[in-house]
Amino acid sequence: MSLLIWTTTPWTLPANVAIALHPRLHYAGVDTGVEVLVMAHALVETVMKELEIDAFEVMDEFLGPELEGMRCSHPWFDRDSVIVLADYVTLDQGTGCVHIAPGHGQEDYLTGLEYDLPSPMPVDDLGFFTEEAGPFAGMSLEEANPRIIDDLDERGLLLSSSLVTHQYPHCWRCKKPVVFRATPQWFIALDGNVEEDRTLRGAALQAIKDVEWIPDWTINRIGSMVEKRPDWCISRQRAWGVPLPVLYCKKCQKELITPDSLEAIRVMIEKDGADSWFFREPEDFLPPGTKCRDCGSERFEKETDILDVWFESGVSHLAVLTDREELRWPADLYVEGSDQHRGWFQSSLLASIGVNGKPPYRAVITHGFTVDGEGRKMSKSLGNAIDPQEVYSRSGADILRMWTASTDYSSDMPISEEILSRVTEAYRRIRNTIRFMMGNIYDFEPDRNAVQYESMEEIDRWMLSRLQNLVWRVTSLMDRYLYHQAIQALHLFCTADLSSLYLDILKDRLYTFKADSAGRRSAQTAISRILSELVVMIAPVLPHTAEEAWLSMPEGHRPEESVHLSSWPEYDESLVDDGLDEKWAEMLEVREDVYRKIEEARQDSILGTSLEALVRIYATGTTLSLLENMEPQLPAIFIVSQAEVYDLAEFTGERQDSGDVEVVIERAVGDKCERCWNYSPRVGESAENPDVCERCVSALSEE
RNA sequence: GGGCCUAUAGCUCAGUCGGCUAGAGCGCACGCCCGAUAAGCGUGAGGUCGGUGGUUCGAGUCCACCUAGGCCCA
Repeated sequence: MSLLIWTTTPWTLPANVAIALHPRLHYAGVDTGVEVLVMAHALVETVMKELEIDAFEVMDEFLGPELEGMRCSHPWFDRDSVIVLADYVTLDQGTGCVHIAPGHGQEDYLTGLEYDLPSPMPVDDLGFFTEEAGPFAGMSLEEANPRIIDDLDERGLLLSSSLVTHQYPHCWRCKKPVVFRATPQWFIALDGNVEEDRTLRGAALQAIKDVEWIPDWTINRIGSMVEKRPDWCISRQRAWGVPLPVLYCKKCQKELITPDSLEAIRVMIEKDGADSWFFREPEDFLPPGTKCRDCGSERFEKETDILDVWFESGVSHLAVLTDREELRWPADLYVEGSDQHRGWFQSSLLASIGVNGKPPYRAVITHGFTVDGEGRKMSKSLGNAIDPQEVYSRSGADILRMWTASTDYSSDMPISEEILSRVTEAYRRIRNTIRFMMGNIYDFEPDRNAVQYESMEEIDRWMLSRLQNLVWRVTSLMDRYLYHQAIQALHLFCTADLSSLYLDILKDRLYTFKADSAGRRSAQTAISRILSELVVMIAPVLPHTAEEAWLSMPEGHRPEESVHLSSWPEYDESLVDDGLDEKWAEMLEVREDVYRKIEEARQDSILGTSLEALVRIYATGTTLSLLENMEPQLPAIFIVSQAEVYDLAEFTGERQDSGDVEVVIERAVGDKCERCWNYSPRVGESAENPDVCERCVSALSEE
């Protein structure tokens, strides 16, 4: 009686030690007239057809377990092949009887462990059969494959052979089929005790809870990965790397790893580097008199495997942080991509728990992977990759940094030409705003020209209050590593608070007021402070732009040599004025109404620039009193030439706005002042300066 | 196939304990300006909150399933 097996890797047959059947499948004994073949009952028809045997008889039927433990004879060797049971046997292909070679596959190996089978592995490091392979010794696997088939055929042990195309693991690098071999390796046992009652795995799982994981869900990811990971295989068969500090007795092959031998190797490597392992002999570096614990021999040879590189990076915290004066262990923060929950985050943790019993980091940030504009991973074949080097040589490193900072890293980070151009726009806006402010303090020396806070214009004080709000917000966001929100806040401040509102309003004061007037100096005082705090706040993300601005600032604005030596802005509560914030929020609403009406007038060709406008505002209640109080400043705030406030009761036109404010736009009265471009009925009053308004007359006269 | 994660205007992001007529900036369209000019200002149009069910007086928000995508495994 023969058990019929099927394999796609004939070269593993010399290593066969068992045949696996399924514990719950039915098997049959099939009489072909020549012999009785055992196979899965459900596959009899298929197999017989494949073997081209028409006349056969199913003799017997039984369950897999009934044969467990029985022995078959190996095709070549004087060795049994034991019948075992395994869940992974399927009816998809083959015969339901699975050839088991523990030396050539993981499932087979595990089955071998379960049944305490030997693991012959007659293939050497170069892929040639060893003496253990009997008649095939010396052959390469490629060469042996057809010979094995022929050999079986000649001896009547082969029932069929054919070519099949199927999936098989290949080397990702050289694309050749992988040869699985069971070889001795070194492991770190995850479930071995590091202390009494504490396993490495248990201690690591406990330590994870003491670390701040950002984003917070990543604690589950690292936790489940540590929970399920197998023992850590730390040996690698490579020519180059950090040696495994293990010696073997030349006589009996017993390994030598003792505190003394390890210390001797440590001292040697500290003194002469890791290469010394390769060029020095054990007799040179082992303490004299070192003996094999088993046989007493004093002759040893070195392990040739090297350490897993994950072990090296996993101990970098110990090598670096504990060795340098200016650093401290554990690290404040580890930052890496989400793949490192299985890599560096984990190897560092395990090594640290093993050595110090504590995690190597206080906090860990995990970021997502860079993907294209559609959220797909970048690949050469898709042609959707963006080369960071190309980006910074084209646009500068600050643009790339700004993209990084403005993208939410907690999930995938999309990048595309469109996204980069949006980032570039935002960057330019920030840079330009800074440049504008710098250009307007060229004649301002803080020590000599600054205006006392109490004497500053209200809007200037309000902006300093807004600035404090920004400082608080950005600081808090950066403290929480929410860079993309910090960048948005900074950008929004430049755009909404500064450029379209404050700086636009300020132009009149800056350009047309007398250079040393209180109004202009008040504006410059505010700008100076805003500028220097803003530049410091962008410095972490835009170091080059910030430094460029810093170095270009006028004398007296640069307390430190470099922006990167400057202190982070302190939230200054004395500059915060909630009353002003509320008041100006309401003013801005009115301003929006005014601008909507100005736009209508513009569309009707009544005016072009807003300075050609006279604004009449009708309001009631608190809004009315607010506007009446502010009336003299309204032209500046709205950037118009004239503004008048009335009670809504006086409004005679058709009500258009549903709110409690009506706005009417007319052309400004008078002529355009050639100096400040405002319109005024008093242009021409001055004989000396006939082209300018009364305000400019006085500005000019005082100069 | 399994584990974890993501999905809100064209883009990047807000959106608290379920109360919203879903916001912002950019981009876009239209216009203005020419003392921020490879700038500046204004107005406006853009959304079935990936889909389908469910819970609820009420869902972008809670639950289930599905789809698409990402990381790690098998």
